[in-house]
Amino acid sequence: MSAAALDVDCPPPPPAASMSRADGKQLASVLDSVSDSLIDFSGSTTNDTSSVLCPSSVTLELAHLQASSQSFKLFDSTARPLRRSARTRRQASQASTSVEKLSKAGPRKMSNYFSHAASSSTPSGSTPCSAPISIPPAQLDPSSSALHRTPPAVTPTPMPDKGAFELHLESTAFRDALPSQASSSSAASPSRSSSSTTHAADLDHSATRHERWAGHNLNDGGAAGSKVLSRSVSSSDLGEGSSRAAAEDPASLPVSVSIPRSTAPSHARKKAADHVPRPRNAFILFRSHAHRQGLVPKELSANHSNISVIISHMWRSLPTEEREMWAKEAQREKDEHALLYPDYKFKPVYRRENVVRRSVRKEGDEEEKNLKIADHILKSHGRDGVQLGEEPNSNIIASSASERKRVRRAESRAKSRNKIAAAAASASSSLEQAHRNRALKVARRAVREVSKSPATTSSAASPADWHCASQQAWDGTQTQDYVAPALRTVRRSSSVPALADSVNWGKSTCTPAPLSTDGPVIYPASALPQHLKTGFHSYPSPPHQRSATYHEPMHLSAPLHTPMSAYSTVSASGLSSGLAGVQVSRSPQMPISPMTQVHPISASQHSPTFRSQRTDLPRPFTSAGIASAVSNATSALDLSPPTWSNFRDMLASPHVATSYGNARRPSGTGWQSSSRLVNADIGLPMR
DNA sequence: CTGTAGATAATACGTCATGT
DNA sequence: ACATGACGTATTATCTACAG
Repeated sequence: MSAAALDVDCPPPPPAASMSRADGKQLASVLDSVSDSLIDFSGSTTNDTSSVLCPSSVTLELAHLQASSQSFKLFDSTARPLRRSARTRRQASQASTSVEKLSKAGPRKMSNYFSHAASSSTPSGSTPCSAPISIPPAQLDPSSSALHRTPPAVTPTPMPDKGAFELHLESTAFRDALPSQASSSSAASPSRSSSSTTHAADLDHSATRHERWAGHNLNDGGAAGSKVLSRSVSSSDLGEGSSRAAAEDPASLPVSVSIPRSTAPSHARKKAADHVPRPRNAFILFRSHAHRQGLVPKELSANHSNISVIISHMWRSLPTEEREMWAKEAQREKDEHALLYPDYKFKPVYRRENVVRRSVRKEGDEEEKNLKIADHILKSHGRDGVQLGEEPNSNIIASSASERKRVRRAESRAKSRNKIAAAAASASSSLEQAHRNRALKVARRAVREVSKSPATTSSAASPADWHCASQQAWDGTQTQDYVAPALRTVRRSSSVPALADSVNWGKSTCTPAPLSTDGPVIYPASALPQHLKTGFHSYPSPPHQRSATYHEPMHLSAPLHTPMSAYSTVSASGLSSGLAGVQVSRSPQMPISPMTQVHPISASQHSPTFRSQRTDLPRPFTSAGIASAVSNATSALDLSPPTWSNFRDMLASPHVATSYGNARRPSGTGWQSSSRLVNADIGLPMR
């Protein structure tokens, strides 16, 4: 057990304590399990180098893509390193000297949690053994982890007899309260360029959690103590016996083998000193890994934007198992994060205003080039290359974030349409038709009952009427009659039939309706996403509930003058007391200003109340205030008067959200629903 | 029994994790 | 700037408890 050469990856090395015998066992066990996991990870023996991207070994040559005298190594467990930078060697020697300094200086602050310094017995003068290969997502013996990871299902497999593993291990030895054993052993052999590991309890005992997680944010000024220490340890240096011995002493393995975090802040934005970074997700882990392995040669991709694109191509082409594997690692990191920071909560700084992103024009062939690079890298590793969609160049076309977003939305819309169509088709059975007829009958009766209220006008159409109207042509410019969905709430009372008792429509039973292209479509509510829940439907209520709700259409006798984002609600139960509402909504999905919402006004109260979920709006709200709010809201709406055709389009668009149409009488006396004139005193200006 | 308001579901969209 | 994924807030619609 000699060799574990110190390979300081990027940052200056942390001061490392020397290794105790137990530490040696730990490292051996770690390496053992790592090598096992590597094998397991690739799903084959170590001779098979054509497997997964993560741990397999392939030498990549991209000479024909672009002149490059260098081979690129990817997750190589067998090959020797191509180069070892002078800086790295210098840092390695610095590390060993820093160990001496540390032993004199006493305990130091914790280094990066994810970069445990592996215990190692490598003499500082030994030949660097460095072929850095990746550590797959840690699949350590659960007992080896301070955080008790899930054990990998690893069948005992012969260790690779050569090659080296680069471990990114964090030294836990140089912390405020080291266990006496580690300290003593450190003092006993200060010349060793290694560090010991400690138990989980020691981890918590000695350094703050934050320091462990975000070593790069430490302000201790001691660069060594806050930097990642990574090592390359030759697997051949590890005896089987030591591994087994370590395995028998699981509690002595608190090290974490993982993809190290950078020690330098990667973004210019200032972070608080105690900022805790988020756990990385699967893709970011993969990206970090690929970047560290030099997977995308710099010669081929000058900037990280391209690197991201290339790696994303590779990512999407990875088989599911491999992506799941990275997802597991991300989950593991997330779990550790949660353990370290139980009170942590992601707090994005929400800059809602003036979020303007610069649009950068791309070179025409850049995307294609990136795609080719990714494709070649994959093929160099025995893969099929970048998997393209059905459309040959769809990946290229949709490479930009906005494009992909757009494509995803289009796909989502298509999916939604299919779902609706399928639901509608499935709802066309005669049994459901009978249900629907019954529902309509009951609904009509309910409306009649409600209409008996003196405050209710009779102009409100029944659902059946509306359904009939929906069969008419949409662009009814000849008649100037329009049908718009509106809301009506019917409560179960002595005067109103209990809809839900007799009608099981709505959420549980589809209301069959043909998908019409030239008229309002009555969708089965159960098939509708939230933003398309319009038309009329009801919600079944359990018998003990007092109310049931359905959407009742309003028959409007005037063209729609108001923007589609304005809509009205009418509560049937409130009609007797004059409850009616005007709601002006400017949803964020619309290309208009922030939302202003005006909610029901109770005419039965002397002081009309205003309800809004916005706390910054005054309440109670007077009619004058409502008028002002509505005026302000609508004045900012610069939409041309909608026609039915574009209303239909808007309803079909997810960006319309749940906006309903409203009509405003040309007389300009105020907002008016077809069922009841309300708030005539508001006196909004005509548009 | 009615009207109100809090709770909650559904959806959209923004930030941040890495790296230079 | 750029990728993907996790997770936050914002918004709207719907559900439901409860005071009067």
